[in-house]
Amino acid sequence: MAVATIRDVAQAAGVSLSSVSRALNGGKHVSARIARDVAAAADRLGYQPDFTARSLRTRTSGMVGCLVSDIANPLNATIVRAAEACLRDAGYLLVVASTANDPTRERTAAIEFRGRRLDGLLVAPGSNANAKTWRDLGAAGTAIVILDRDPLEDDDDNRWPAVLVDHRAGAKAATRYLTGLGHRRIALLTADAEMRPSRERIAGFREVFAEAGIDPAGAQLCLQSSPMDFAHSDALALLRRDDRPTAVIALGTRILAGVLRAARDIGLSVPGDLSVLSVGDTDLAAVHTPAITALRWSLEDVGRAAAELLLQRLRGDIGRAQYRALLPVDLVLRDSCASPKTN
Amino acid sequence: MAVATIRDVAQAAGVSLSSVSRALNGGKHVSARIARDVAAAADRLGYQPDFTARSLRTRTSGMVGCLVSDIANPLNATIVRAAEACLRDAGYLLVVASTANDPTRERTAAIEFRGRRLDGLLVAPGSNANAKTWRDLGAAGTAIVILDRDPLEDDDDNRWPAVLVDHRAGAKAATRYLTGLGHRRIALLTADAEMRPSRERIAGFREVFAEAGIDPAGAQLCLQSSPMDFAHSDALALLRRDDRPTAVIALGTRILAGVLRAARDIGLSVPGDLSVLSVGDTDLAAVHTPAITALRWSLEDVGRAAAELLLQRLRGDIGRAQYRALLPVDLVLRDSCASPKTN
DNA sequence: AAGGTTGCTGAAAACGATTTCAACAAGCGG
DNA sequence: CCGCTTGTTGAAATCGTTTTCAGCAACCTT
Repeated sequence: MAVATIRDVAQAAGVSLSSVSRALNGGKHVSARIARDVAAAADRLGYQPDFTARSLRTRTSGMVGCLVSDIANPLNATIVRAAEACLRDAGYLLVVASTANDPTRERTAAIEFRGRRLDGLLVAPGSNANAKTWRDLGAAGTAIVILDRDPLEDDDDNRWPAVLVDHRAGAKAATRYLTGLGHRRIALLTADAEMRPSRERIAGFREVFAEAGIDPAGAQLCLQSSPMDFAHSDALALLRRDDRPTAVIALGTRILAGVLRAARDIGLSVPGDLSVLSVGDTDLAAVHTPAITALRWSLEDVGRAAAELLLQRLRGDIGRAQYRALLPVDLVLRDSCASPKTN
Repeated sequence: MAVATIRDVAQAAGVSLSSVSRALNGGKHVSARIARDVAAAADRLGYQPDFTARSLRTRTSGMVGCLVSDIANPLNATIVRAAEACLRDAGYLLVVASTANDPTRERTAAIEFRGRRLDGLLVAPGSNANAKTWRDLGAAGTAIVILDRDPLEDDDDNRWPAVLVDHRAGAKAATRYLTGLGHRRIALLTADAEMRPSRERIAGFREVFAEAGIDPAGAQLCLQSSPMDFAHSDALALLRRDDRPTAVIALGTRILAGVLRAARDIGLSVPGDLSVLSVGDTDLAAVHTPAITALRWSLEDVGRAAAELLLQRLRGDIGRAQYRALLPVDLVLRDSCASPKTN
């Protein structure tokens, strides 16, 4: 016998299977004597319940899935780590999958998750192509929490739980800071403009230009053409233009690397010739010389909040369950931004 | 009825449960007619098998666990991503857990995994405290692959599958490069010296000193005292000494950040006053000014090789199964190393 | 044409837990 | 002392699948 089953424990304790089950699951309706005997027998046999069997009966797997575009991206990885720690403390296991922003892989993974009867799902959809999939999954009983993406809204009574970061406020603070330094031509390098979080950031960026009455032509939006080269070639093209911006906001750490490399290649000094501001703080931003001014929010908090939101649903206190967590963004001032040269 | 079961399919197709099961599992002993009818019925009902029930019967879960110290560390995260992609293609799900190098959490997670009947485990043990746990798990039928750590050796016939990176050769190449430039006082900053991979690197480092007949007193080994500050304070202390090294090898990317910050704080220029070499290549090393010379190996390959090794076991071709994969390390020459000033 | 082999089929037994239900004992009020 | 409630117990059903086994028909060999 490889591993002890509940049957063995019952036999060893001299009671019935049902009593063992009750005793082990903190049960009511168990006498002190049986509780003691069962605990002793279970301990002696090194009994460990079989989650597979339990799942089959209870129709819950004790597992939660996490679907992000790329688990190797430090931003995602940090969120995953925090969520995993929370969930594990609550007795859940975390299953991960990377989608590479491919809607098909996203859908396939979701279906796979459903087959495995995962209880919950943390997901950062790469597009809104799979809205129906999420809805079906939710209807089938899976608790879903959206990670910093545009949540689907069915109607007022049926909102989707989501953890959101206040990128709009962050972008406004950053833009105000740069316009305050005197910048009038600011470029926004981004991989995407359609969805959260980029859309929110762009909106905040534009709001400030409008509020301050600055010529909106100075607000340059650069969509990254090739997602694979870390924005390097796009940044090169941008910085070689005659009317090149005096400041660049890099929407994403992979993009920051491309911008910095491009500036170095062309021989532009930061912040003398070009101010650089990173959206998202990493080792690279903090350690680079000069240190890069950055927008920062707590990825740990995102992961933790997502796990908490999900656990609320899984525990079934839907009544008082929150739907939204909105996390703040800070502007970390460092040395990569200065007033533009007057020329 | 929320979701269709095999029973519903059987009824819809007008055959027995067993026939459906056989038909669906690519079975022999199924007539063409039944195969067709079952496929049609399953398709029409949107049938998806319940892995929970299947697991209970077949005693395999179709899931693989991954246990690393910190899944948010880009090195681990990249490995995990590659492994996950491989495993998913083979129909397995990947469950992750971070151990924070705490042997207790490591053991707890392993036990949890066993309760969930995970089929396999990719693990980078933080110490050899849990050797017995791994052995028990292996004996209970879990396929285990070790990730770039010292594998346990039971005896010649019972070796543990492992994916190893040739850190010793890498360290030798790096050290030879630095001694070739004229360095005689080289510091090795590391968080750990007992285990792979650090131990291998240190060994390689020392070998070169011995071979070249260089005064071994110049080979300074600095163990990071506080693991949380990215080696910053240790690097500061080291660089302030009168006999400070002319070159530093940072064994790990978190350590590289600390070294670079310390050099900047003190006002040492790289590579003028100090040569810096990173073990492990990241955005930070590639983009920093000056760009940091680094040892690089393919994390994708590590993850992929680990998944392949594991899949071999899971498929049961133990006969011709490999035990070891040894992956090469490259020295990427950049701008952070130069000959020391003569003084 | 008898006997044997093959190939397909469905009934039923697992897998290991939870949960329902009925039986039973004890305690209590009338 | 009877009936009723309360609390504990174990037998048995259940979750959805795979797998064993026996039955049966068809085909082949002699």
